[in-house]
Amino acid sequence: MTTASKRKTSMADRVYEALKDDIFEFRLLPGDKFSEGDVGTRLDASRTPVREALYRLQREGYVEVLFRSGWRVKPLDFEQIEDLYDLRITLEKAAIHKICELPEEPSAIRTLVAIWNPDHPSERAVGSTVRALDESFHCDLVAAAGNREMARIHREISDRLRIIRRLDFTRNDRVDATYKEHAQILDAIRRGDAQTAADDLARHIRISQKAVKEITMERIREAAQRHRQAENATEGSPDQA
Amino acid sequence: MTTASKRKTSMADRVYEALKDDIFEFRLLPGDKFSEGDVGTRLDASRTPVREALYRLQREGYVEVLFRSGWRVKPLDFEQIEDLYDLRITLEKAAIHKICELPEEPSAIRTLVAIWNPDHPSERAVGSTVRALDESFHCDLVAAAGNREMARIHREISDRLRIIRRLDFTRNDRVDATYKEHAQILDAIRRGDAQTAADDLARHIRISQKAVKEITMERIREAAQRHRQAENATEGSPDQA
DNA sequence: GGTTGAATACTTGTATACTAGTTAAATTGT
DNA sequence: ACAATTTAACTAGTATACAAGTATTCAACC
Repeated sequence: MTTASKRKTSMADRVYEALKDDIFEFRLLPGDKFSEGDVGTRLDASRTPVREALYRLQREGYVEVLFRSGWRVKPLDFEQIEDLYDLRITLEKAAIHKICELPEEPSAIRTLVAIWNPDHPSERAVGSTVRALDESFHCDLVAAAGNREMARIHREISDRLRIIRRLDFTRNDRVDATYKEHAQILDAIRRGDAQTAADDLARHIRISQKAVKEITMERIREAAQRHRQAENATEGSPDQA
Repeated sequence: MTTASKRKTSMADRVYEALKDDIFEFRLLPGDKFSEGDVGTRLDASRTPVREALYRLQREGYVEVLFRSGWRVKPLDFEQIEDLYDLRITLEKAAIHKICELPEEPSAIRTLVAIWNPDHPSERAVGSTVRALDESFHCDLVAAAGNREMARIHREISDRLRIIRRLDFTRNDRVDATYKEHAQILDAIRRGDAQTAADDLARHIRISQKAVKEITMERIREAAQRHRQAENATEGSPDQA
């Protein structure tokens, strides 16, 4: 049953998700090379859906194809990440201004206020779920502005940044700060003070950006270390000429 | 010589360009259905590169696939176009603010000033080239802000809007206005007056947006008319029961 | 040891064969 | 004449075969 179409999700989708996960979980490290055949064998699929998945990941900036010479996981480009964060801030600030100019407050805002109200600290989730909550806070904020294309692009950027943002809430002080900052932003929005909200939001993102950058670099060093050790372990004894 | 790889451009690229052109030139109308096989036969390519091109066009929002039931040119969604214009304005305004905050004026600005200086009306190009010039004005402006991701997204949006923006400069008054408005924006930027520049730019885009919308709707009606006539011509004599 | 070069194993790009699902026409029963 | 049902043609999804270019290996040579 090689032709395992699960009715709903296509083979190409499954390969896409699997590869994306490999990249996100650092099983495929930035710089790693691999071939379409490898992936196909590993995930029990033919090259056709593998290619489709790879081209999709290429367009999203995760991998690149070397003409007739295999594929490579794109190295993390910190300058690019800076740019993505910058763009994220631009979009979210614009969204805030739009929301404040709306004739009436979107219902989504009230929902967010309920979630991020610091008066209900008992409902605070732990690290792993806070990450998802934080991402959806920013996504929902942009969505509330009512521009679907802006929301789409913002989601694309969030996807691209998730690989490093997920390392944020590993410390409790970041969780606490996030709750306070989100509540602050929402409060300014409800007062209609777009300028203050936008400034608070920009500061909020910059802080998380800085925290995450340090952790990421450390993690990559660790992963590379493990990688090298695993390689050495498979070799009988390294040549030393 | 079915396997006509021209060394530099792949078959998939050629198919992609050809299809995009078909859509832009209204040879494929919004709503038209077609199959991978059709395209392959018409462009003398196998289904594999055709599929790659189609999936690319799908991701860019020009076509959609109906499960095991063919492809369709996505109908023009005017709400989406409004959103794209809106997003374009957001990005370009942000770019202007960034440029004005830069320590020194980017050289690209001086280049633009030279091109769009109304004191040199002799160099004004005619309609078709002005369209390309206008697009590159806005792209260069964003690029000058120095955020490559922002420039990339802006280019993507410009691509998406080109199909209708190309109908702008069909009247001389729009050409004249464009020159004046661009010069005005650049002037404000050079004075460091980001607010004025941003406002002028937003107005400039809105004007062109409105002009283009009317022309587009008319053109689509015309194309649909021609389409119907061609269909009727091929039929011997329509059944009338 | 160091360099060159041909053979070879891999790689992606493309074509084609086959499968599963959809659609619309043809056929049949009433 | 019409509705329901069968069937045949057509569709994209997938697997595989082949072509064309790339990287690597390894032996021959200096």
